[in-house]
Amino acid sequence: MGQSRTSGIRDLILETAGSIFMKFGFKKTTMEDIAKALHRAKSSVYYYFNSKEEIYRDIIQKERIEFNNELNKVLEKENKPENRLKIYLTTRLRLLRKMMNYYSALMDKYLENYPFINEFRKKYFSDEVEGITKILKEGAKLGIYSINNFRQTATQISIALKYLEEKAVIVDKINDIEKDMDGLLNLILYGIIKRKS
Amino acid sequence: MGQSRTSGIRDLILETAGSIFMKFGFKKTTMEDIAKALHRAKSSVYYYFNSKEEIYRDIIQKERIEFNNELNKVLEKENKPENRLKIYLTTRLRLLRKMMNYYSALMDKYLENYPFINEFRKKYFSDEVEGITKILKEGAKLGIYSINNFRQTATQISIALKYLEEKAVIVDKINDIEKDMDGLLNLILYGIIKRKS
DNA sequence: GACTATTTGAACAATATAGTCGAATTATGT
DNA sequence: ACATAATTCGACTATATTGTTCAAATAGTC
Repeated sequence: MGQSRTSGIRDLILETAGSIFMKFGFKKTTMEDIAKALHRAKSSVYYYFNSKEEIYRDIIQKERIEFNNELNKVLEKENKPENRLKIYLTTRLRLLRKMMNYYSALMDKYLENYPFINEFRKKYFSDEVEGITKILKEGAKLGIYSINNFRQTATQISIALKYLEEKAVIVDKINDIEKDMDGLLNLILYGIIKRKS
Repeated sequence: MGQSRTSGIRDLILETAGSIFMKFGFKKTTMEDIAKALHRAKSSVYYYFNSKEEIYRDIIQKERIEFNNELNKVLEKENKPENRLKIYLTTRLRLLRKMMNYYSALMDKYLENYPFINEFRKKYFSDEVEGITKILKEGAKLGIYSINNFRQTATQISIALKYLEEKAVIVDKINDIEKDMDGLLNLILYGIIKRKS
């Protein structure tokens, strides 16, 4: 098989399937849908991928990498340590909204039975905790934050964030959610930041 | 059965199902989806409706009525006869975009096999031809248009419109389509309107 | 023309789905 | 409290859909 050499079509499939998954989600998207969008027979898609799940996996993984890259790129630009957490959180929200496939894989109630999704969730979650931990440690080193257990605090922030985003999906009012985000951020910061006394 | 008396729930079902149909279309929406959104068992929905098709039918019919009402309301306000055709067409486009269920029932390629959809298409089409015919006749009576066969001209306009809207769905750029709409409108009008000579 | 890469339609097993039905539950009137 | 009607539910079935496989057809390369 030539899956590895003619990867141009592979990418085309990923791209096309990606937009369909984005619209209908994993379950409601059929191989027929994907094939039709590519103007090919259903079985042709199987020449490049072994399963629907594999396609979805690849898309999400791709987006995960892109997601982390973009996030780091933005963070590198921001060098004021007291702003980094805020930048991290707001950028993350913005990126998640953009990468809807990834987003729905993390959130969608429909998907929570699929075991392969849970793997991604774990990876994502540990990525996030790691990222926040790093920022907190930097802040602490510079004397901005006073934190005992970095990883624990990062985990808590990550959990709070998850609820906030879930709410964002349901309510879908960006304005409200950004206000909430600010509130949460202040709460965290003023509970964390060293008092001047 | 109390379907007729407790019609409050019937309406609730229609409303809920409407938003799901809007998102996923007729085929991809399952009775389970609808029931879950209502926090009820699937069989409970069947207490109020005999089939998925019946629900869809009712929604579309409701929207058809609402659609015609709103269109007429707007038209009644506009009393300058030379603007009425333009108002009719642009309002129609705006309303169609708002009432997506109705819209997709008219357009969606997926649905074109379902016979009940074709009935609606016919009804809608004859409504439209009727509406345009009326406007053309009024205009002719006032000496603005010079038309031989009203119904035939109305039919042609209606067909042209359909193509334009189909393009609007695919391209999805409202600006472009409104420009095209203007162009078509000018074409029709300057082919129709009496020359001052 | 031999050989490989790609595409395809048909077939199939597994799953999902629309719709049914009787029983359970809740609401209503007396 | 009771009877009766309205509503909800879970289990079931027949059917349709869908993921996946495979052998054959087609296109492409040397």
